[in-house]
Amino acid sequence: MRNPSYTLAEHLLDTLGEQGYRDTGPRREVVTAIARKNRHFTAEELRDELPGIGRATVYRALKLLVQSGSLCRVRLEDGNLHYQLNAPGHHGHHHHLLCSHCGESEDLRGCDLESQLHSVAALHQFQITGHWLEIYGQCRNCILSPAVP
Amino acid sequence: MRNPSYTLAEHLLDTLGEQGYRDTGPRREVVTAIARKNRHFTAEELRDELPGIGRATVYRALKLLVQSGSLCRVRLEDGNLHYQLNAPGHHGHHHHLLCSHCGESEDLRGCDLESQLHSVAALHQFQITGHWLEIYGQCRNCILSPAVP
DNA sequence: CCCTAACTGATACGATATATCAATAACCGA
DNA sequence: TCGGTTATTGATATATCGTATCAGTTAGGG
Repeated sequence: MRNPSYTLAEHLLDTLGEQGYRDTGPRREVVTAIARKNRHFTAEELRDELPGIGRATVYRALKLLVQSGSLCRVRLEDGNLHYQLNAPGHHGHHHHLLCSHCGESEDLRGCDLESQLHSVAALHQFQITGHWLEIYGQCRNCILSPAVP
Repeated sequence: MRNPSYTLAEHLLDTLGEQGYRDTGPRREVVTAIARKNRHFTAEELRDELPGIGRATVYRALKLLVQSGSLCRVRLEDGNLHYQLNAPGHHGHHHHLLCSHCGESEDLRGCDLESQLHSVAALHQFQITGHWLEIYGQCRNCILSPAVP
């Protein structure tokens, strides 16, 4: 699994490569910075880390990674849009448990929300085509160690 | 119930009045325009209907009505923020079934989403403090009359 | 090695919303 | 009714967040 000579950044670049996108210097820098993230982040934060890279290049890389399923867009309680790396194999539809305290994100599994939504919507004779769900709170670590920021 | 001499606009102004906000001409115009809405709308749409009212006044009225619980902010699938009038008595936490076709919105009731979310989150030892859910699809009328825009 | 298509980044642009602040108007008590 | 205090207004500047444009550059297949 975790072959240190094959980094997440390279995996992301390979994924893009399979879709015909080129491996360029600036794009590699952006993807490498993203791969280092262990929590969700904003486009702005990413740009601050890459002062030599053009604004459009950063936004283009974000869009490509979202399209390729490597990155999720998550909306925080304050309405700000953040990005969250997906685990390499976990590209399907899912939701996030977003910790308001430390910024960690866990994927929500074992939830049959979809089927429940459809049955409730049926009562309204409403045909669901999509939904957006974000869940906010405190993660296990932040509950156990409330003093540590 | 529907006393025609006591309009929704006046009810909204009264609600604001109870919270110490004044009944001014411009604010009354904004609230009256909002009260006429039978579907969700953007701040931009509202501003277009009120060319004589300052931009800040429109945004301030929207914010006050959201704070007072009379208006919901809803996020559409394209990420745009819309506003949706709440039924006068229905100010609590709820979700919307948003029709992508006609722009109608229904409140979602009879959903024990909260309890289900908490039990699933417990598996993650995650303490939920809030969530955001939007549901997109087609309403009953638009399913039955797909040709009518 | 070369050609073409993809890429880059400077810049302009656009959409959306808030901050500032002097002038104005609403409300309340006398 | 008459002030006076305080919220309100709106013009303007500013902030945020992202896309469009386009001339010049580069990757990578043939």
